[in-house]
Amino acid sequence: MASPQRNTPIEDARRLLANCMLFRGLVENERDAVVARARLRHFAAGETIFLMGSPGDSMMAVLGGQIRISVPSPEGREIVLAIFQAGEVFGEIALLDGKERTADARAMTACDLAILERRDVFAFLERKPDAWPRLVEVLCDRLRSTDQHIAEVALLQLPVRLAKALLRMADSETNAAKGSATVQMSQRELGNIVGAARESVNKCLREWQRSGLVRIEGTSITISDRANLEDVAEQG
Amino acid sequence: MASPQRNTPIEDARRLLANCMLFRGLVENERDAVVARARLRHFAAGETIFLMGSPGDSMMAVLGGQIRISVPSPEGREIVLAIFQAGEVFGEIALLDGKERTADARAMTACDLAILERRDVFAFLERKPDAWPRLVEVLCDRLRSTDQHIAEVALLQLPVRLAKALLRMADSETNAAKGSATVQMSQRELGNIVGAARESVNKCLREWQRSGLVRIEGTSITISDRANLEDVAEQG
DNA sequence: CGCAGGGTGTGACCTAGGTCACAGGGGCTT
DNA sequence: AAGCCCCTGTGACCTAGGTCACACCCTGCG
Repeated sequence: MASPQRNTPIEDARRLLANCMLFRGLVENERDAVVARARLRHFAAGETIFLMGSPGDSMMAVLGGQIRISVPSPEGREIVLAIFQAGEVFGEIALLDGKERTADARAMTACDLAILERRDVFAFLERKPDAWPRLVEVLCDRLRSTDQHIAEVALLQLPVRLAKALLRMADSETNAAKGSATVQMSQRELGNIVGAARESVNKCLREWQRSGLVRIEGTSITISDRANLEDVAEQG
Repeated sequence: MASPQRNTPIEDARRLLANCMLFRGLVENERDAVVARARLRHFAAGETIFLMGSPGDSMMAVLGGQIRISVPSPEGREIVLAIFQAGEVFGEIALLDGKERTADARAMTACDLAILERRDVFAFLERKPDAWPRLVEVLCDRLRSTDQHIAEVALLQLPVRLAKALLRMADSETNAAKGSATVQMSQRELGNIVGAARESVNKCLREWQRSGLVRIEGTSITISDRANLEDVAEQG
């Protein structure tokens, strides 16, 4: 399904990159220079964007949709490390240090990406060294959240992790804008996010529904008692 | 006055920072400029260097000894995120993004640090923008290892995690140099590293000793059958 | 000296959560 | 229509690993 009021994709990209954290603060024609070198690409839901182990000489800025970053285990399980959406960038690590991709990236929903090649990024940085701090800031944010992630999965138990995950997603999803506290996601996927089996997620959610914390409708979960859910998230 | 004498702490620091990843590749007087602004400080074993939540406007380069980065849980458990030794830097995230420290840092052994203040680091970067890539490289390394860490703790089970941890430490410890495959560390601490109870670590290690993979002497563990331990680490 | 505080070593027990098996409900595609 | 595939929902069962309780061994200290 094509978006209703689509101008040229370039226009869209320009507008969206203006809000992309990495490029916010650049004056317009600097951003345009970036856009000019970017390749715009659409991915269908489920399509894989790159795989762990492949050489990574590009990075992506998300114009729309959701990208799922995950790493698989030998036994066929997998854990999702992050979910990115409009305005965020990903895949910058391999681009920056020239090594292989450390995780898989797949489109959770249909999505549009601006793809930047290494040479263009470096050329840009050379021309505009004031961009370095911005880049470093993005990396630091990343580091903070992954460190926190380790602590969570190692120290907290399932209900706490799940509550935190739900709240996080409700807040940051395209969602937050329209104030709907609804997360649209399969329970299996939630399991991959919090590192648990689908069945365990189900049991936890049902219990919460019974006590009125959430409402489950098909494949979407809405938080109906945020305060109490936050309590669960706080100390278990 | 090219005195080969290198006993003053300053001399030591200069020599050690020359090998510090972040500063390798700088010409000598640039390094000296950094050293000049650094504060050298000794910490006794067990001393705390900084705590989670405190403002972090300095970063540290390790001249000698081992630093333990950990985050505590409300229930009194804790998990160690990383251990740094000579030639590595840490604490750079809070310095770079101006936010609070995300973890505790404590001296595992007696150790010597060079402490760099934010203003000096930024001044340096302004003077020498070619240093940015180096810095970014360090951050990328960090990111790679934390991502991997998440995957490990979420997907692998104890014996595998423990084997990996032992091998990693045996390799990278001051150790690697002298080829001794011995890790000097309490079992409780190993537990904190792999995210497990002390007793579980003990039982696992004893079993390995029975089958000849390791030898346990008091508080030190030596790997006696590396090949097989690597097998355990590979697929469990 | 005795004793506190750290370490290892081990069993008995408990439980969170994984695994399995199954039932039922939409959609799709053919 | 008939399959499929993916989703939710639940119970029965199993097990890795946590918790507890204890024994014992050092080393440092008042």
